[in-house]
Amino acid sequence: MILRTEIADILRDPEIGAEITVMGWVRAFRSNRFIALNDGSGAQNFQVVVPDKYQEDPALEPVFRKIGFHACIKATGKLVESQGAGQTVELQADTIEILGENKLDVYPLQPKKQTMEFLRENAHFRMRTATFSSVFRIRHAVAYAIHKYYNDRGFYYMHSPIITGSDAEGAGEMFRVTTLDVNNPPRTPDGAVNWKEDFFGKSTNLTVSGQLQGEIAALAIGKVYTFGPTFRAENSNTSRHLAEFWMIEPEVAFFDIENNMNLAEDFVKFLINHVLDNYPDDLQLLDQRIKDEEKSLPQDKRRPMGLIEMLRFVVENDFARVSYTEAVNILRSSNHFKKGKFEFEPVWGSDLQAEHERFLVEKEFKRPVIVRNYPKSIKAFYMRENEPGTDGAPELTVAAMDVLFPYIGEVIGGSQREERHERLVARIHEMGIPEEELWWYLQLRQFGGAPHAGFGLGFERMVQFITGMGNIRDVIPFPRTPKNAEF
RNA sequence: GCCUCAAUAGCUCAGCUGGUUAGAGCGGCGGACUGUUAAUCCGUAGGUCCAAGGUUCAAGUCCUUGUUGAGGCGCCA
Repeated sequence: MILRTEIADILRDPEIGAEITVMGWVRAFRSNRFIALNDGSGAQNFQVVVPDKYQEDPALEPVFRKIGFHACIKATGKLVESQGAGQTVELQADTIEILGENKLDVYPLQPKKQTMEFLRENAHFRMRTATFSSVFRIRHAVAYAIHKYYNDRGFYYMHSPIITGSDAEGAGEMFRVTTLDVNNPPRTPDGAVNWKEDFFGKSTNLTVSGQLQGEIAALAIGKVYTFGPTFRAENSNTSRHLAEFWMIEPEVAFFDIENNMNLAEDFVKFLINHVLDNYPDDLQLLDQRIKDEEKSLPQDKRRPMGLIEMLRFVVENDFARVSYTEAVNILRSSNHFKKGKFEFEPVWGSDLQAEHERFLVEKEFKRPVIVRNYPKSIKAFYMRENEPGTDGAPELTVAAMDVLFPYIGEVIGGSQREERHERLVARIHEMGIPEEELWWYLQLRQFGGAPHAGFGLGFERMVQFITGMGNIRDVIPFPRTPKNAEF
């Protein structure tokens, strides 16, 4: 059995004079004497002092030569107070053992700043860097906090299917799932691919959302949430989109749009607080990373607040809440618009452009913003129709809501669902969706339906916001994007 | 999908209006160094200039197409 002490435990409660064994990867080896060791248990490195005998004794010299960047070592010795300035304690090693040699002449990474693009191409090694170990520790923390939040409030974790037979979810292009031979699929007499011969006896896809199935559960056990992978075959080339991402979708019976907004705000703040309270070292490191990176930028291109300062600001202040109609009025009466600074004119009936959302969040309210009650014409079929004239809107609206964040834009999209059977049927027909695809969804409204609401939170976008990473591909271990499925 | 930009050593980049043998820093390798914090100092090796065509006496440099990457937009979470 392997016995070792984790670095985080040593640093949390150092027992001077104790005999300990540590194992980890060398982050730096300086002066042929000082190893900065990290075992992943925390953001801070631990200094191991290599005794002189490893250089002087010919029997030990081969070990000495293998101590290098990202080599894996085991060190045993006595924990002492450090004489150097950078750390309070260190290991005065007695024996050093190489667990995994690193062939530095061909190893791609270097102990220096490297570009995110390069590290992405080396995703099998990038987690060994300070930045990525912090990012992925925080990713874990957010995932844990999601389950804790809902469990503590009586929600049930619901597993929605990853393979779906419904293509009426309406959230985007889908990836097909098939076992048919793509070069020679079975055909019907008229020449079309015969999906009846496919594995499931019908055409199937990877899910784009667990919402519809979430509604089934909410209308039986009340408060549920899903948290799983989601797939969109959109050719989206941005720093905020992935083809495979994780989504959290709470769905709650006896909830209206107001309940929904309150839940969304409280939930998101809980996640941020959890990380602030439990991962200060990782946040500190990421905060510093951004400050260093921004040193070369002009003042007006830098973030107005540091990362930690911004996270605190978000949890300590109420989110701004406006109706879509108000939002359009605000945009149209802004000096920004009057001076012609918007590329797209804000008009009632068109979706808000990214520049409009940024204006509301960064200039007008300077905090997260929840926009509600969007035009019916631009939103999904399942959203509940509002009474005519709600918020003074010129046309019909639906009880939809988007939560907009600085830097990353839309982090949550949700709605109160249309629970009135006849309206839902009418809407489905209006949008040309085949009714038989949604037979079960419609039956929920005929047999003991209830008012209910829910939303989807983009997990990676949340992690992106909390870590301050500029590209969503750097907060998921193995990003799936157009033209890229390496690792 | 659209627009813009980029691709030169392991990495980050320089390489002028086309002109001899392709440049630096970092990293690697070899050496020095008894308290370093991106350690420092000396030495050294390292190149299919993304690919395929084309223009030209001559292409890393110009043109075309493709591939990949980045930023922005759209789609959304």
